[in-house]
Amino acid sequence: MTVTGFCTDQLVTRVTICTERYAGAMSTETPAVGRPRAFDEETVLDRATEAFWRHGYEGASLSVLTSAMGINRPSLYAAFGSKEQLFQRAFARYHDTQVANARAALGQPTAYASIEAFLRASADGLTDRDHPAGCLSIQGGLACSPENARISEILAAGRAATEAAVEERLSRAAKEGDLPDGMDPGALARFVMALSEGHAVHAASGASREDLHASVDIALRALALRQ
Amino acid sequence: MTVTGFCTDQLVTRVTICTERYAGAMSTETPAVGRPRAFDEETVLDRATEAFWRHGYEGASLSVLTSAMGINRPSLYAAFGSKEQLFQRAFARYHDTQVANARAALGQPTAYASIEAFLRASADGLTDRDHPAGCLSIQGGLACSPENARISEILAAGRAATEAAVEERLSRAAKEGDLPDGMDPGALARFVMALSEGHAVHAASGASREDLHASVDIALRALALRQ
DNA sequence: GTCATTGGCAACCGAGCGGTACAAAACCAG
DNA sequence: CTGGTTTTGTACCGCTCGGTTGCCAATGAC
Repeated sequence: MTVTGFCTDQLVTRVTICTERYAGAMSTETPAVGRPRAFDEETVLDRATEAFWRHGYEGASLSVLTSAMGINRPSLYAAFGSKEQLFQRAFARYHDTQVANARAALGQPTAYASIEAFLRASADGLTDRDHPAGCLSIQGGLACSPENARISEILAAGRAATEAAVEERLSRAAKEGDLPDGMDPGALARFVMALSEGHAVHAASGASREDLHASVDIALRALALRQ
Repeated sequence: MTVTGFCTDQLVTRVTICTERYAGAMSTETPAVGRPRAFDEETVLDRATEAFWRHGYEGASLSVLTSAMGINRPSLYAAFGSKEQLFQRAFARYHDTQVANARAALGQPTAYASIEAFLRASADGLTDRDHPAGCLSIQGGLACSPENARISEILAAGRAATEAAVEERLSRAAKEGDLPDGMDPGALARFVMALSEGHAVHAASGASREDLHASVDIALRALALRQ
């Protein structure tokens, strides 16, 4: 993955924790005996991710989840432990597949090109017809019932990790003289992430890919990063 | 209210419907006889609004709501009809009090001043310590369980109404030659709303007022609406 | 084949959900 | 005071929630 250079942040730690928990909870990789599983774990995890993405954490009931995944509850609990652990796996996978695209875009040679690529990749991902519209990091549960407050925190940590990656890229640009004078990398990263999150809200409400790219055009034209 | 000029949109219709329903469901304004109510309707509605704002529609259970409102369930149902109708009243009141501030800011003489005032009023409202951080229009329920899909639609309609108000202001500016050449009012309105919504997401995750205003600075510096 | 081990599935658990029935309490008209 | 009307509070309704139990089917080792 080309974005590992940025990954000194919270999310990766959390994902690691999640993976460890999972490895501890499940049986050994190749069970010598016993009946084989009738489902592929990554496949059903992808389907669970879509259900969370579409309905949010609280809106995705176990009935919705098992129906989407094509397995029943005991299989789900044997494979993933609990609804919350399933969500953590799903969110980690969402980052590895969807968010990674946008983060990888930060590898462009200039700050302007990086931000443009980031925003365009983000807009494309938010309106990809192969997935629910919008962004799991926001739809998953910006506000939750008190007992699920952890979910909101996990999602916020994921968004903060992405913003940190943008800021890191822009800090490098500042050192290289690739940013307009007086432009604060932190504030600019916040601006870029906020716009991307707003696009996610718009996409969830049905905005088209062209709509979002027109907004990106304005942000870029406006940004005047090109020197 | 100074924003009525913009209000030819969906939300006002919906609020009207809501008010009519409410008027039909409740007793006459001054019941001649009977035990008097022990609570003020607007007061408990404000508290319900905060509960929805903080926990979202699905996260705000009846227990949470009645506890926050200081009344019990039968009183809630007698006064408001159902949880969904209570939410509609709360959302309408949210628009009348919170969103109205940002919309009123569009009355500035120039497009630049209007957008700046809109974004700054929005940022201030999102970080007002007298209320939960963020925006009810997004926290209320961007994604819901299938049976509550109506809630997401109502919220999306509210956001669309605000965006339409911004677009209307910018269309006027375009006619008056107050926009840079080739700038599309619709795309610009979408950009402004997206940024504001992203700020709402950030505020919900704990961003400070100063953080948001720094992002607004970039958007404005970038926008180059000043001619 | 026999047997230990594992996964799949129907049925179930206590708890909390949104919503309601009913009777006691608080008011006004007469 | 009495009678009619409305609100209040308790206790409950059917239902779905997240999570679990126990039985049986499917497998590899021997």
